[in-house]
Amino acid sequence: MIPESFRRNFEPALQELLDNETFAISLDKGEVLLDQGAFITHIPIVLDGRLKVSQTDDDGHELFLYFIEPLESCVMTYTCCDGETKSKIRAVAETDSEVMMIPKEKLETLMGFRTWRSFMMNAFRERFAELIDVLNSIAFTQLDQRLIKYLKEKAGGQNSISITHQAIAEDLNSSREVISRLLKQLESQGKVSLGRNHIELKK
Amino acid sequence: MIPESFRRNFEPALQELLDNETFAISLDKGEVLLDQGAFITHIPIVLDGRLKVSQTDDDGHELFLYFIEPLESCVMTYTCCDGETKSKIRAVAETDSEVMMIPKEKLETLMGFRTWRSFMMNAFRERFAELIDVLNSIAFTQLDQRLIKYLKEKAGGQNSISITHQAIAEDLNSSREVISRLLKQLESQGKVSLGRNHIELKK
DNA sequence: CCCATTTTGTGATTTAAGTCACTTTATTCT
DNA sequence: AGAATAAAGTGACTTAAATCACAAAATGGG
Repeated sequence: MIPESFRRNFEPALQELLDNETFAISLDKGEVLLDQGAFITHIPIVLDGRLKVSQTDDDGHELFLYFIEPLESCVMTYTCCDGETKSKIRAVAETDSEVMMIPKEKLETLMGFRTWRSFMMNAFRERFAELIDVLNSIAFTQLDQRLIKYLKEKAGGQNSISITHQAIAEDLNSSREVISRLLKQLESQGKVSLGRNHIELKK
Repeated sequence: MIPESFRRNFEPALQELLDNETFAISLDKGEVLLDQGAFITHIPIVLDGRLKVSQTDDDGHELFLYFIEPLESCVMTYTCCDGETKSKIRAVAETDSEVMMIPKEKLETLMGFRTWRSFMMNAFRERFAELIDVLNSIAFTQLDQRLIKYLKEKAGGQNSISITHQAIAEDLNSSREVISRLLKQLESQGKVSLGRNHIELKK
């Protein structure tokens, strides 16, 4: 169940522990794994698919933060699994996904293993960097640049995206008209080509 | 040297380790503890004073992130002390400060202690929350609200701040004229009173 | 095929914030 | 005290983005 490439990072005793104490769940596209304000009971590690992590403010504006890709985990859960702290973020399946779940009670045991700590620290580092990138991009970057960055991330290697302008606007906390106009602009620059529900990245 | 209230959080063996393996340094106001792009050699824990953490983009715009107050530590350093990863942030002494320094080689040993891990996780949680707050406030909040938040944080309990409009503008990635105008506005609303190099918070 | 619903396009207007170009008011230094 | 410097005030203008108010395609189900 746990991919061999991932297991290999850990010593045998830890591998066995993970085999025995975790379980996998399937999420349909759109399913909410972790809602903002919810208490955390499990630490998820994405095996297949993709989770979208976002943040909603008091007025209901949603802001896209980052994706969790296979073999990555959600650092938010590490810090909030004391049973008292509510999640500040929301994680939704972007595509149908397989997720390995670690009960929060097991975390203390896992933390005893050097290789696990190293995995965790790595995860923290990457998320931290990612959050700071988002911050950077919101604070300093114009919307057209953010849009390009978003499209690239969303495509994730592919060069074709299925999404409406409305949905992009929500992720970037902007408005549909503005995104439509910027996309037209990008199209006239030859950077994308547009279709209904569909964006093709060029070059 | 290490405050008793802080030591008490840890078991005796860990206390002894901290006593023996760490040292304290004094920073003058304005001194840079950790520069963006630098490699990390020590984990700092603030004993006295205050550190200002900020982020600079490629074009040199600086953005204030948060303060590190006494008995808090800089989580960025935990994740970057592999000797390869450069710091994404900059930490400068806001006031004259005392900082306890833990050599990065000691981190693995410290991580063996449950109480240390718990201290660390707490630090991660708080910083994560803080970063998300900043993000929220930049993405969704108008500058006047951000300014109020900034002033309150900066005051930190006091109701008097010594700072120029220019410096505020830099921290908030805005411009001096705009901050001046907003401050006037806040003054006419009775929320602050202004003097040269000086802002008084009302109520 | 036709009608309802989604999705996208577009002009006009408004707004928060940034920029420019000065002036005025404090402070400090010799 | 008077000049030099730093800090703050202010009007005019520009700009990116949001909002409003529709029109025009594209799609899909009955």
